[in-house]
Amino acid sequence: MCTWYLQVTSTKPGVMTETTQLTAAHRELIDQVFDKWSLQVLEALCEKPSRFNELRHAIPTVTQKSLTATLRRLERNGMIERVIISSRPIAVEYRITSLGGTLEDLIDALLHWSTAHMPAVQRARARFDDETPPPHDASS
Amino acid sequence: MCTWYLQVTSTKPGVMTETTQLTAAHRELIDQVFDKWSLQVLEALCEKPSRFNELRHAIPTVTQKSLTATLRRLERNGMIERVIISSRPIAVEYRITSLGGTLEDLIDALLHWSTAHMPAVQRARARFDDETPPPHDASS
DNA sequence: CTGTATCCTCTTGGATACTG
DNA sequence: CAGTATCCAAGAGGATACAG
Repeated sequence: MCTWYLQVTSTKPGVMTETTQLTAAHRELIDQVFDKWSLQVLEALCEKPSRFNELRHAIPTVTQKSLTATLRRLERNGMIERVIISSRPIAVEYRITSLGGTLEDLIDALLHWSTAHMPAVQRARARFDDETPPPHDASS
Repeated sequence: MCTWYLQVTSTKPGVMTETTQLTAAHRELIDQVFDKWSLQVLEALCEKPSRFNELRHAIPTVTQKSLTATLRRLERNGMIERVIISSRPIAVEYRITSLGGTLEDLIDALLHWSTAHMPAVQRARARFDDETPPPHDASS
């Protein structure tokens, strides 16, 4: 089984050596970094640094507002950095940071998992929907 | 760098051997399985099968409605199974399925990541908030 | 005990217009 | 180009009541 109470081993004993249980702050971080838009932004920036409109094009379904909000949040959490390139007309490039780079394997594993198990998921959904028909319909 | 177009290697060549790019369906699945409540439910059920009210207690901030919705969604995706135990008064136990079990390492990695990098994140946030003071306040 | 149903609030996020 | 500001609709989610 898995142990969900993680052991944090600090190089300085006595400072942070007790088992640290997951707090709301940990979950908040996970929510912010692994949400719908963040994941796609991080994918894109993992491939190559990109400018604002490049990202908009790479993620066709995102709106300007949501993209801006996502970029700000990722920047605040230290996952990406915002680099102002020129000044006529202004250009901005977003890059993944070294901290953000620690996500690469994780995101990779996530995407592989979804790809590997998608067929099984679809079978499960079909079975569920078959056994649990929608509750409307009083004519049958 | 990472390649976000995943190679699906089937044992039956010619059936599913072309590179499969991530579709909206993949992202939908990830969203449904790795969202706020799902993650905590899966954690709890990874530790041990639990009944409805046990889960409510294990996740104090979830409401009945959200918990029910999360459980249904996870069941539909084949991650957990719903087992009716007795019938006076009815008891229901939720268990992780073998498909859901494939998530264990992934969730483990996720939680470890959040714990390992939380200090760096907090430093990044402090710096960001320091450089970008809230825009209100016209008195200073 | 394990839900479903209803109401209602509050946030998320899309569309649009405007700015440096 | 790279945003900010505003408005508004739709949905998530909480509180409460009720049912099998």
